[in-house]
Amino acid sequence: MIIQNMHRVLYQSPAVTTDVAIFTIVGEQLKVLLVRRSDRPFRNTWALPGGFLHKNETTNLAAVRILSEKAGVKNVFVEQLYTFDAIGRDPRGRIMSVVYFTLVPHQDIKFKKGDKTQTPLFWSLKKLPKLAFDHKNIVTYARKRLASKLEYTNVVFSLLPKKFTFSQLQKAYEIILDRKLDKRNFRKKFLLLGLIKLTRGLLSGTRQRPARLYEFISRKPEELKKFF
Amino acid sequence: MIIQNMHRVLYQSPAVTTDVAIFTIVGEQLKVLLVRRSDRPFRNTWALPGGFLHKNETTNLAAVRILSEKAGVKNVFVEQLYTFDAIGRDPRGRIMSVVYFTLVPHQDIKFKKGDKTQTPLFWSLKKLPKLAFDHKNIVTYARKRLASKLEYTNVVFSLLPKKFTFSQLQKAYEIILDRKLDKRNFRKKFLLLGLIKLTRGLLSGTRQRPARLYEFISRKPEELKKFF
DNA sequence: CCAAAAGTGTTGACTGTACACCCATGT
DNA sequence: ACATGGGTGTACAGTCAACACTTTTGG
Repeated sequence: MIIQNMHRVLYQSPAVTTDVAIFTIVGEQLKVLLVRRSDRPFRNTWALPGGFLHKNETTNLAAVRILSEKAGVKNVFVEQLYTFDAIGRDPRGRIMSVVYFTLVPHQDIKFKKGDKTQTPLFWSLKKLPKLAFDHKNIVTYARKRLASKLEYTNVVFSLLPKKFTFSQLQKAYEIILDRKLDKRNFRKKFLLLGLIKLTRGLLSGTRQRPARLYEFISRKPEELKKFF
Repeated sequence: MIIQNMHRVLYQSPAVTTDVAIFTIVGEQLKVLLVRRSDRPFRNTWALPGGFLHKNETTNLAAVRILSEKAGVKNVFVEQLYTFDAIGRDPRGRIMSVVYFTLVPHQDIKFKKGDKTQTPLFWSLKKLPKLAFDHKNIVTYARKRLASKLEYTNVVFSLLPKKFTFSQLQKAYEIILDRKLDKRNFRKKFLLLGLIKLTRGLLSGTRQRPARLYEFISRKPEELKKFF
């Protein structure tokens, strides 16, 4: 400990924070969770949820904690995105941020009550407010990574409920990749991956023909051979 | 500054170091640069070059500095790999490392003289010595990233001299991807990318038919549509 | 003249893409 | 009965992978 602090003094180690980009799909839009800052700097400005590390906490665990505190979601994978440490990114001095990102099904989100000072809210990526610090950059970067991640992994499962229709699956891809996909080709290709299976259920209650419900065989992150 | 230090005390911010995985190809092998540690902990054990940040230095600049100090190479791109901050990765206490990686043509490397305490040496990835800290993991991770990077970027240019033969290019791919490639298919595919052009030179001095020399049209990192 | 790497095309298999109609339900 | 999204197959084009022989030089 003494040695560690010696280094801090000698080498001016920056302070370390963790921020988390929490994505979800609501309606037909990709959204990211933002909180309104209650403290200076950037008081009342929207920002990614985040903060300084707790004692003996890794950045990964901090990200999991923040996700739980702000969105009420547990047992979800977070992935390290990038470490941002440009000089001047935080007016308080040398503060770096190890940023994580994650995908959450909209239904699973439960905002805590009574957290009056920091109101979390999902914002569409197409209409973001002014963001604190360099968070605009961070969101843009996370957005890109998310899209490319979709192309060679099965992460889409973490955006969908346990059971889902093929249309929902396809919509998720279309929203994130930001382009239309062909229905028949999409079904063929995705079924061939062998990641999902039919369930006995149907989605009724819509005004149309009921859709068949599928589920992922495994809900663990995996790399795929290839995809889009 | 006062606020920054307040946070450090309150939140136990870890100390920050930067390590760099410097890859090159020598002969027919992929190698990574290691230094023998002159200080505790892990004194006399091999490790990736790295260290604490200097005053007002970003991790990126630290990586560039380390690359220059240890390998005598300037004007090279370094890319952030990952931030490692597991508890217990450094016996001195809470020390995280923001790791960068880079590719350097073997010819460009100039070791500084008189740096007696820390002897840099390229080690084949197939025969690594015991490594300090979690550097074994780091090297493995960097190795993977390098291979996948090769498949969708033009980074291979940073492993080759300005002018090079098609065989050298292909060897670089074969060594990093760790598999044989078909000569005719490789030439076709790579030429189609339009990244390189013929020069007037030939590589003579070998015992065989002289090979034509190519060069990259641009030596900036770019993303490709697709590749392997 | 021999050894060694350089250089060069074609074919068949596979993969990706474009495209249009009938079906089952709720209102 | 009709409006709405659910569900299905085929054909053509483009890409990928396999494969063998001739050329040029130095020794």
